[in-house]
Amino acid sequence: MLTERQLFLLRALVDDYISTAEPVGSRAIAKREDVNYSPATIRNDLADLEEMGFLEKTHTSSGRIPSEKGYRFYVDHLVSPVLLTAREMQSIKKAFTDMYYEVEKVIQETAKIMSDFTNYTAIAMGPELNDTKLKHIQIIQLNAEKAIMIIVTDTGHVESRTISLPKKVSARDIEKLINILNQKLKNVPVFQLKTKIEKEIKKVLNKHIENYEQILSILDEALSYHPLDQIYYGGKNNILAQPEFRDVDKFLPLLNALEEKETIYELLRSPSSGINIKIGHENNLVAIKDCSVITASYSMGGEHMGTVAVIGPTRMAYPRVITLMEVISRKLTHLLTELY
Amino acid sequence: MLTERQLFLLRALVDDYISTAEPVGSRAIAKREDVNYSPATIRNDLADLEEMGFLEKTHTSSGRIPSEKGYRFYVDHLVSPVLLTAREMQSIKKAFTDMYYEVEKVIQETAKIMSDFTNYTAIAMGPELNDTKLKHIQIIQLNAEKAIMIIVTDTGHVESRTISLPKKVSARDIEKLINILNQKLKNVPVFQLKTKIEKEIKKVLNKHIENYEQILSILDEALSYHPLDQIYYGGKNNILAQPEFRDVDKFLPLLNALEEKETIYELLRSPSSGINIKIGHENNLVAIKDCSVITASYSMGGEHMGTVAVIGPTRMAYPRVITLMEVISRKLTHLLTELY
DNA sequence: GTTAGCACTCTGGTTTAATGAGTGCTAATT
DNA sequence: AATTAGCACTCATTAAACCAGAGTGCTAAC
Repeated sequence: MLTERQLFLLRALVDDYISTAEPVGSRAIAKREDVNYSPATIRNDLADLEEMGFLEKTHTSSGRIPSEKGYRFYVDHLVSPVLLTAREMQSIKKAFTDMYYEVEKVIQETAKIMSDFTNYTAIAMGPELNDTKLKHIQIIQLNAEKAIMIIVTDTGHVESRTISLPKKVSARDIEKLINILNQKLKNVPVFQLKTKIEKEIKKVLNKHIENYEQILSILDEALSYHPLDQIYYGGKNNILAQPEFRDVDKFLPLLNALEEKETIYELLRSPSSGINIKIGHENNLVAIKDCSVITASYSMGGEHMGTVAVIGPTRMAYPRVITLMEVISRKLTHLLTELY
Repeated sequence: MLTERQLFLLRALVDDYISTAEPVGSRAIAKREDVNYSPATIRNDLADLEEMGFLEKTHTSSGRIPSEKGYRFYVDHLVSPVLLTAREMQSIKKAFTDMYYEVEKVIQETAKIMSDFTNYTAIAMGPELNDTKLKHIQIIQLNAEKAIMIIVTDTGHVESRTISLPKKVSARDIEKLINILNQKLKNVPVFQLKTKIEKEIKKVLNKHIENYEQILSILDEALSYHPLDQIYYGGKNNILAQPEFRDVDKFLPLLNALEEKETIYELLRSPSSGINIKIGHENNLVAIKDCSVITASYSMGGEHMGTVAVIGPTRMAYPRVITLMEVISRKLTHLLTELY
């Protein structure tokens, strides 16, 4: 069990290390005005904290730095809530009101805002199409072989695909097809489209259109949604300003990982809602073993829509980022819900 | 005027420096099997070349490296064409045949290919909409205030914008509007849409639709095209592997410049067609003063469509990259022309 | 339980010296 | 007249040596 003083010292040390990025020694802590213990006393406690695994030393006679376990404890029990200044709140508010109307643009812009306010790298994912509903479907023929299929959802998301038409489809058939699809599929949740087509549309089409099978198979393929297209970054290179990433070998894997949207997608798919914090190895991704990831989910009219995240060194300004993420996910949710 | 031997030595030195990244001394050149001059002779010529501004020294007693003027001369007069291996050609061909059908995807993929084959950073821009023609325009109402406007071009490009509807527009009016627009604007080059609307459509609309002015103003804004959305990267971090960019201060401005699409757009808007090479300061952008940019334009059915580029250190493997760019822009043009 | 004192450890920066690659110049050679 | 050998000199790089400073752990005193 940790004593009051140990708790206090652990917090003080982590706070200090977060802001200086230098190992913290007993003397440095003792010098703080709110501390009345002598360096020696502090040393004893720090030694205990180290023994318990909350702290580490970079070498035998260095000051101490928090271990991952230390950060975890700090995040779970010691973060004191930080208030943003009125100025900052104002500035965030402004950023969110000046925005475009398109959902994608909003998400994209949010990533920028997050990175600007945290000075870390921000990632925004989504919107996921899960529960959005089909608003309109359209096929526009380009030439004898090719056509564009466009799908619009009720959230204003537009997906388009080029499809190659089977040989024996007439313009009339396509028109019929569109009419049927729109009639039957309007307001169907996007993720149900495929099964719905399979179950209900097939028969109807059969009656009206020749060659419907080939069209359907293409439709089917065209309906697969790529969530990887919906990943936006802000301040991608901010991480390079952090002293722990001075070395090329340190940040190159990280930068490369950021480029792999698959990896990022897996990393951020947040299991729970609300704020989520993963520290270092908790992320299960070697490239970011020295980073922490803080995610927050946002929604739209109560439906979970996507995730925003900030990625920084494990020595991250947790308190600030946490409050910031809370504010931003709230604002984002609010804005999106209001928009549609 | 340069003597034969000086020409030869300049080429040899640049070649050598390109592959080793180390200043090249007289002895190193003398050792080459195709060289029969003594180091002293070579030294004299190198001194002359330096005096003429083609070479530089990193310090008084170092070997020499090419100056920008040296690279320029090398590129203009000394590059010996390089042949790609059959294997490589095969591999490029394969990459281009495995591709998606969408133009955007093709461009995107091309950036990847270029970076993979050069190990530098690749950028692909376009397609520019200049001469593509409108195929279809559509407005889909989402709710009382919002609608999506979708524009499809004959190259299969889809642009969509969210627009907010004026209060007093009925669904019927919108339908009318779309019909008129499609009727009048089909096959009009995209860049003429605005003026065409201004000149011809206004009157027609006036007759049929109330409140047409508000709609038009929105339409007008929605029609502005953002070429910045059409910039794709490949191997963004490849540049970090180059020894000249070991230092954070060296590559950070570069990486940041890459993130600014405005900047990149200005940088790559190639004036001429064909292959274009800009060396170091010729680029007029401090962030890439130590880089060279090789651009190539591609087209579609004879119409210029966009630009692809490779950006690497001034010490770039020019011969190889040049041939590679030629091959790729040809393949790309071919593929796109065939697709539509 | 807390603190002062002290010996000990390790880092980081600075100095010194040695090595080696490369040059420019002069004089000899072809 | 052009080329080359020889040599003194320069500068960067590396390793070793050294020193100062920050910090610890431990013991003994408070």
